[in-house]
Amino acid sequence: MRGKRAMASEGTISTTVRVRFAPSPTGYLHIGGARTALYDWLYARHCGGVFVLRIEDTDRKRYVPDSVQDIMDGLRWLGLAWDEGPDVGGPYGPYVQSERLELYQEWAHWLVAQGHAYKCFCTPEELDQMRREQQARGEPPRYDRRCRRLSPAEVARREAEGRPYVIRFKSPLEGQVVAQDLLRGEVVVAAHTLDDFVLLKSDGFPTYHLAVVVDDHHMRITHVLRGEEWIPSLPRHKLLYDAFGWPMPVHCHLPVILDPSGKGKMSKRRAAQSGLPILVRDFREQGYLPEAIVNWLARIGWTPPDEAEVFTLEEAVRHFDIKDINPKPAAAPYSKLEWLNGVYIRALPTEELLERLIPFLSHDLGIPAQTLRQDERLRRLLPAVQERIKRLTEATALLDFLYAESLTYDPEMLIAKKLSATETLAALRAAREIIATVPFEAEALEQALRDKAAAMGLKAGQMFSPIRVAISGKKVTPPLFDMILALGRETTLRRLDEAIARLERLIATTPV
RNA sequence: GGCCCAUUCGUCUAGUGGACUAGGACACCGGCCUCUCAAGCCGGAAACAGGGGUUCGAAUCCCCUAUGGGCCA
Repeated sequence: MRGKRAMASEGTISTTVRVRFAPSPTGYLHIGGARTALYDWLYARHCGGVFVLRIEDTDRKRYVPDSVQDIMDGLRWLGLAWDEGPDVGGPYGPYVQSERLELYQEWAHWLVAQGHAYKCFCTPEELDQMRREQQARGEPPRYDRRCRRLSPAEVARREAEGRPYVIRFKSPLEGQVVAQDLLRGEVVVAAHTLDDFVLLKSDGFPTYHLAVVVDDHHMRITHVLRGEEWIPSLPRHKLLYDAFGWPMPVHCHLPVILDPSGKGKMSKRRAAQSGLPILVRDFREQGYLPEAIVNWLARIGWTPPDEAEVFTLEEAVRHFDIKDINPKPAAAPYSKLEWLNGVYIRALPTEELLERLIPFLSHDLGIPAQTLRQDERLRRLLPAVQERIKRLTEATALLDFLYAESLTYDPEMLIAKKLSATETLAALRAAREIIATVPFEAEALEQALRDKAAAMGLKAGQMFSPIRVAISGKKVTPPLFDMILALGRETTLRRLDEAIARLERLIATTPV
């Protein structure tokens, strides 16, 4: 009994899908990285597998100190939790490449010992000169493999002199390299187009090629889903797996996300120009919901079997399949995100919406979160606000009239469509009278104001519009009677009086 | 410049040889609803990059060209 179960679980372990997301800490988490992470995560979860986070920090020149934190915060905020990673650990750690240097060095030297790689003593100056000569001759610049032909004695001599060296891979001189991509089939390249690429730099740090292959193997990664920009290095990785004698994980290159114009990869600079968010933290600041972002990201390049536009993460996990990914690079459809975010906001329980809104309102209005949380007037207006906003940042403009000491607006705004200032003033005075005397509840007020408007020969809108501006200072607001009730009779009347005074002043100072 | 990848409405896409008069979504336009703005409902315009093949038949398969993108330099 016990033995049987153990066997079964062992069988499971050997076939467990393991997928990694391996960002470089060279900047904050951006939309392209998040999409790759999402697909990695979706595939791992779909297969009941393991999602690994690995930090590829071997490029020390481009290291941005707080980017690791930003990447982790961003992934967590999006709901993409990892099973193994730098902070949570795991059986195949450490999960930060700069902490695995001996491993790479060990395997690089192993390749040298096996005759698959060699030490190269060329100095930067030498390489530079070589490149210039090649260009002068009209040849493509490429390492000419001069150190590949060094005799063992010569290598030993230079080493004894303490000359620094890199380790280069011995690429095959002829033939073809064939690698598989799950989405595109065979990627074939002539071997002679590959040069003897560097595996280990002179400072002991690995290059991307060495580190990624060593780590994917040692971390038992079964599926590599990564950005399309890595397709050109796939043949090199194939060569490395063969040289190591390791089985190659399944590789699948995900289409890149393009700038909305479709004219190039999303870049920080371009996004800044258009004002569109590109960093995950930007989306957060601009009031997008993580569930909407994830839905949107998933739908760029992937369509669920039922072609649904709106779905939960759980549904995406259930249906996600690599075969359904569209390999075409796609322009980020921002207007679709705008719509989706509105859909998600409207679907939120009101109480939940309030919690998500509070940080934004508190910041914009300068009011403590606790005060806002207990504000009944805010709660009353919330359902109307929920219908009207597409982003959390938009709520302030609909609610700030509640908290204003006094309103600032152009008195001209008070004047209703197709009415003169004098006629508007009359309407406002009538409205003030009604609101002061009629029972203070929505239906009674509305009915009385409509009746009065009709009696004055006005359309309801011509009566409502000046009131709207008088109590909010704006032309676009939540429904009028929601505002009046939230504000209370006293404040409403005070603002109407103020509006009447402003209109009177306007009329008095306007030359006839 | 070299190598690689891709190519269906403005955008995201469905489509895997006949069910295509090419479907959906966003955006856009028009209408309804309406106290503003939204939301909602109804309707509209809008695409197989081009050229050759293969086939009885091609958005779908092959080749070329063009365009876009990626990587390297």
